[in-house]
Amino acid sequence: MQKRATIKDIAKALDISVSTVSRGLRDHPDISKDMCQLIKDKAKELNYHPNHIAAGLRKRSSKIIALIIPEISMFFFPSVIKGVEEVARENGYQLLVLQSNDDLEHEKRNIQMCLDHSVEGILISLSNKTSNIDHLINLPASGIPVVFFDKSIENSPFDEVVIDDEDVAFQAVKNLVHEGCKNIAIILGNENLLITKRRERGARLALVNANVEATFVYAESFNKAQIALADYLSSHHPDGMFLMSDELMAAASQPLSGKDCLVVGISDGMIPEIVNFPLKYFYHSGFEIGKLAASKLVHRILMSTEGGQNTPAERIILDVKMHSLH
Amino acid sequence: MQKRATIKDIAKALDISVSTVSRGLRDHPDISKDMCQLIKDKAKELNYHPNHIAAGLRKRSSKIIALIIPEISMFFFPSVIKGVEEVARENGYQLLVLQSNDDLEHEKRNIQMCLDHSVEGILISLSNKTSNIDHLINLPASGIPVVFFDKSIENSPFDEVVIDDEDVAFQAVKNLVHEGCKNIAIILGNENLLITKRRERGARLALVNANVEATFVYAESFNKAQIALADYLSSHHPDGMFLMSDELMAAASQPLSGKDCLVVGISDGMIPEIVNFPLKYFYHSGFEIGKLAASKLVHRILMSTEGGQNTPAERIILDVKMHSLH
DNA sequence: ATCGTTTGCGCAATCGTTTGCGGTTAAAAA
DNA sequence: TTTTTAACCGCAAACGATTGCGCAAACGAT
Repeated sequence: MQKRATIKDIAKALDISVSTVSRGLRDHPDISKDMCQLIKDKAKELNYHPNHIAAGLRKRSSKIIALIIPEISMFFFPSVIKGVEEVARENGYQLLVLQSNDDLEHEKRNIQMCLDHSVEGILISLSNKTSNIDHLINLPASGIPVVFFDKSIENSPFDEVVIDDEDVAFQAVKNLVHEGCKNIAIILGNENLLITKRRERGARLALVNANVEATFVYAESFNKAQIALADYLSSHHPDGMFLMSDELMAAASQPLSGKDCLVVGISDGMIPEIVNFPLKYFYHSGFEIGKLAASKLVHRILMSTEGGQNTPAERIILDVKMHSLH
Repeated sequence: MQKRATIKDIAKALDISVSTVSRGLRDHPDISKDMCQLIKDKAKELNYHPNHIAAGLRKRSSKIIALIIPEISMFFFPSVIKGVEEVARENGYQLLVLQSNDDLEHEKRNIQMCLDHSVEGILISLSNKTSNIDHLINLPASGIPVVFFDKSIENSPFDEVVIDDEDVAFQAVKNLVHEGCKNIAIILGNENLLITKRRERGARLALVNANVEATFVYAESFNKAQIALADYLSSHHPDGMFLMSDELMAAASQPLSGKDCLVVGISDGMIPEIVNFPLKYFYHSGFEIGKLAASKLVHRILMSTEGGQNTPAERIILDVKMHSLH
């Protein structure tokens, strides 16, 4: 594997200038069809592949987009990554994956890394510590579009790809009361998260509407949820339970085993197939969210480089349908 | 957010040359301590951050390493990514994540992408289609170290981070027969995979040693495994089962529900907490594997740039301990 | 034949850093 | 005082590609 052929090599081989080669490769109108073909043939012959680093330096771009997530767990995010990777690749982008570990400083450092590597766009699910987005707000102005997904903030100035958290939770809990549950447990994640607040709001609304009481349990991680649920279930006997995420659903699997309790959750679809109890769930597809978010980002990137209009931030709401299992 | 400060800006501000700045920033011996400090202070003041792209062009490096995996699922790989990301970041590297989708052509294209982006090293878990590694073999010669993890090949010419598949499977099945199981089911993944062959070999050895018969079931995905297991269990009543991976374990959760069957598996640790039956498992930590593999890769990168010796490929075997649950 | 356009291509600067080499100054040795 | 030798620093050429500008040949029209 000798040194990689450069644009210069093919220029030399054809005895033309590098600028002609550069233009020829991308079908610049200044270059004749014949010349273009000649160049491309020779490029193939020499097994030429453009050096994105060099091009990136000149064009201040990199063909790389970044995905920043709180933490890589087995829940939800793998699907997102998969979706993002897919559309990134289809569009010639590569994917840089960064974790914020739910820490603001970490998130800021990640943004800096993105700048250092001249990523062309950023996909981010905010850490549960970020209430203020000063570290992000100027990014679009310097040519780096940002799109939020899943974990966003109120009145996001950026595009966001989410589900209608409040409505989904509302529907879920409404479903529980319609089934006749009188003693409902609402299991929620980290309280700082907007999605938690929204889902809680939806749940409460359904409860108020039906005039039933409920117990609320908060747990911000799988382990804490496992403990909290085991504890809760040892002294309570709910006949209905709402689980706002896959992580909580997984944590409930064993504690809920053998209990006679209706369960409704929000899930990416896999955990319900593994878990220990029958349930209904609203299908919150990480894969689709990843694809939508990445598509939107790629679109923004194109817009900004093609000099298109700067359309206002868009809120993309994924439709969530109910599934039941067992 | 005005334009980012460059080395040139700080040179101008201090009225010195860019080369001095460049050297000062990295404590080159040619530059006096005082000057270095001056430069660094000004750098901080101007909020200077090096442009990796430019440096990469010059040094033909990128501070990026690639992780190529067959597919991003919720099983095993998230832990690996997490481990890799962690040590990558600690060492100033960023992580490019690529999927081969268990397709050789795809894998080749990924390698090409890596070249295009001048990644400094590649971490790869081979697709189940790659028996031949011609597309990888020349990479180290062109300065890009490669380390295999999990899915490798016989007599790997590269470093590899694995577990002792045969022994672990042997221990697992031995455990089953020691518990008195007479009717054992061995559930395995894709047959092309070396890890499958090795684990199968270990299992068979334990069976032969104990002189017990067993049924072997192969399934290469979660869904196929679910079906195969449901099917198998509808007509058979094993008293012991070996599951070679988390994916299979998860797939067994519901089919195995209520059955009285001893289970031993190999797992990253999470699925056993969710699953529907008591079991023992050998803890195959994706996180540790990711960290070890990344450390080894970073070390190789350092070696090759610092001009160190090219030590022979190493086989790093992660120690696996048994855990039991429920 | 003359002038104005295209068409097709090359020159050279540029992106931000790194680095080999050469030059200057001041301290140390003679 | 002269010479050696460090210690410091700047010049300019890379790295590989992109791109504004200029320029020659070819063409059409007058």
